[in-house]
Amino acid sequence: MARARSPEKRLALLQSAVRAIAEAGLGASTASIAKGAGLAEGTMFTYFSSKEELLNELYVELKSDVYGRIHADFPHEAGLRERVRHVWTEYLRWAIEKPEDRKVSVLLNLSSVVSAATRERVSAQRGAVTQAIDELGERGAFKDLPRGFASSAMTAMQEAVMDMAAKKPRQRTKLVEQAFEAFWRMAK
Amino acid sequence: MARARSPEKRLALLQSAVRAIAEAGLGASTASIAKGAGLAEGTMFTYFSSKEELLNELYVELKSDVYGRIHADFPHEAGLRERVRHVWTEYLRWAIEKPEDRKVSVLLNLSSVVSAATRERVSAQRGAVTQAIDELGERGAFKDLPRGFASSAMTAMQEAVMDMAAKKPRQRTKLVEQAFEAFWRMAK
Amino acid sequence: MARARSPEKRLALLQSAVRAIAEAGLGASTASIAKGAGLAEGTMFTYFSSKEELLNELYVELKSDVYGRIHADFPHEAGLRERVRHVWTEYLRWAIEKPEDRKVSVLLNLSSVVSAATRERVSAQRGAVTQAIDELGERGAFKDLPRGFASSAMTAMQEAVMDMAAKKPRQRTKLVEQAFEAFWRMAK
Amino acid sequence: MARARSPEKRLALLQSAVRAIAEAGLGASTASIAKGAGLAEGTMFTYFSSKEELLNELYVELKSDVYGRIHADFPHEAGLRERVRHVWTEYLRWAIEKPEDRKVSVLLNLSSVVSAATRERVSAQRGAVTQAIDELGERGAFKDLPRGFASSAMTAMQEAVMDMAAKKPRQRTKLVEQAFEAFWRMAK
DNA sequence: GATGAATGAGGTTTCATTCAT
DNA sequence: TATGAATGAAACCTCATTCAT
Repeated sequence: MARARSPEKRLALLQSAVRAIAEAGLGASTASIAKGAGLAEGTMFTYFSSKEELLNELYVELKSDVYGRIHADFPHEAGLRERVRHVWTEYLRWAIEKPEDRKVSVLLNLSSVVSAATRERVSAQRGAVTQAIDELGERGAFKDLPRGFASSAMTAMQEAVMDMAAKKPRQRTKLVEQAFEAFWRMAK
Repeated sequence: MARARSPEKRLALLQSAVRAIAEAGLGASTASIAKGAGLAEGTMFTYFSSKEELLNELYVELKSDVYGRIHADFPHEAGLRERVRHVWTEYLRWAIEKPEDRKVSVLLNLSSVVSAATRERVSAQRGAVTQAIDELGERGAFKDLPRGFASSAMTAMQEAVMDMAAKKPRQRTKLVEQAFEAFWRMAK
Repeated sequence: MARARSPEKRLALLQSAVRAIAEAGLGASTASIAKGAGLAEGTMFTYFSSKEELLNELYVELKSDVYGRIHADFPHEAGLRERVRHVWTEYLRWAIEKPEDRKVSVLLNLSSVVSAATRERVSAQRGAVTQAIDELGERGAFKDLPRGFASSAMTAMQEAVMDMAAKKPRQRTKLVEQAFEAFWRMAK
Repeated sequence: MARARSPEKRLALLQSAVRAIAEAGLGASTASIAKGAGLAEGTMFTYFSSKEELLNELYVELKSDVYGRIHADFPHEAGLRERVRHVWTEYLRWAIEKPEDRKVSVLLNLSSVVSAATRERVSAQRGAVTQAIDELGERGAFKDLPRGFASSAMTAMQEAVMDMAAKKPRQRTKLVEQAFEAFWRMAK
């Protein structure tokens, strides 16, 4: 048999893509991505049939990463506050640890290269997250606001925390907690 | 070279840029922008010396537009709640009325084409907005959180409202109000 | 106004394409074609939106050239033999004078880059040629053979003459005449 | 490197090449050829040292095929008419049975990938065909035309028959015969 | 000033060929 | 021997920018 397609190289490409895109936007060249992964220009195309596919796979990968973390120790049996708090904390931990991943995630989300099908695949993975947040939307103070607002509000508030965390790295942990208290005051 | 006669054409170019970028991202070609403004390819360069300059000017223009609206009837003498509410409402009115302007604004903000100098120019225009929000940050429930968090949180919550408003156009007005109440609950 | 698109450059591109394709086949690069016309790589694309379009236009141009020549002094009033002889002679004169044009014409004809629409456009131009040859097919010795065979046979015999003419340039004129006599013997 | 074990695989490659080239022209990729033969990309190169060699070998193979058929039951003792008729009929049978083989043969013939040496090898195989046709050229009505014209003319007329046969498959057999009569009228 | 043809660097992708497995 | 991943040159095409008109 020939050399097997290596998962490490695939990963290296995805990581290189994150770096390149964080720096240069979605216009980052495939050549720069391949080079950053230590591979030849053409090699990228044995792992992804086109730049578009790379971008779609990258989006899935980034989102899976977050959702994976959130689901890992998800306190399924706990009360609503604890479950929401878990989502809040884990998501923020990821975003703060990997700011480039998050930036690229945002960029991809705003772009039309990410197909409806890809978005579908991703949202199918949300599982427990969706459930917890939906419950918050129905039971909490947001119940008179349109369905889905709780989710948007939480995401939005998390963005605010991330921005702040980037500016004041030392106070991160405390910030994440205090901001959750504020969020909960609004939402409970 | 740059900055030539007709302000109408300059404006047409900026508006066309918004349309083109909202559709195709920051990679939208200068040719498509010029064409959309009813001008020839090259003419863009008599108004802006480069695409980069166009983008920077556009960012300033978009931000000036919002701040201009907010400052127009700003209730300088009113209480904090009223002032914050004014910012909340006017900003959202703009974003909901001109979703493309807002999208492009977000895209530019995330991109490195917008220089530090431009960002400086823009934040210098915030005036009364900054003041009201800073006051909220110091006096309100955010006082234990880092300086600037109030502002980020408000912006963030507004994003959530915009997303929702885009999905449920009919309930816009009510949504803006109810969401303000939620925000105020968190912030006051 | 800007520089006008120059018919000379268009022509130079088409001629360069003939040279390049005669030498390297339809795989001849757009860069080599542009360069051969004394233009920059990209310039080709202001004259033809793609290589495919260039090739289609080239096919039309080459065919128009032959049909133009044939129609120029067409002896509409003459007898069948004279009319067929005119087609025979003029076509061969072209093919012998411009062997590269003819080779490229053959190559294009065999290729699927030339669209059905283009072929349509071309055959619409045949006019008097079609008429004379069809008449031959109906009246002559080919009348028991399928419709269209006369035309194919003539084309085919002309190919034979061209091949020969390329090998024995001196005897061209005589060859064309003698071969016509042979053809006529078969067809009349 | 080249010329390895299994003759079946070699043959499969040549046949696949015919299919691929008939569809996509000489630009058909080596990968597509290998795949069509049920082999891996790289395997082609253990049978042929390069694409160029494959193409040259293919040309030889295709021509050998026709000449092989023609020589199989060649009526060496028969009169000129019968011998010419045999060449005519057998060649056309092949071309009509295997239109892709013939198309590829034409394409290769027009291309410069087929080397002079290869052409030499091929024409050396013509044997009895050459002899019969040359005899026709010397004895028949073509005797005043340059040496070789008889051969070209015959080939050419056969092309005409093939084109027609492709369009009217039902009348093939009759067509081949009637066209031979016409040809003979011209040539005898 | 306005136009758009001209430029050529650079982008994505294909492909013949090599070589580790 | 067979495989197909890896390579990088080269193909087609786009685009910001310049400049003749």
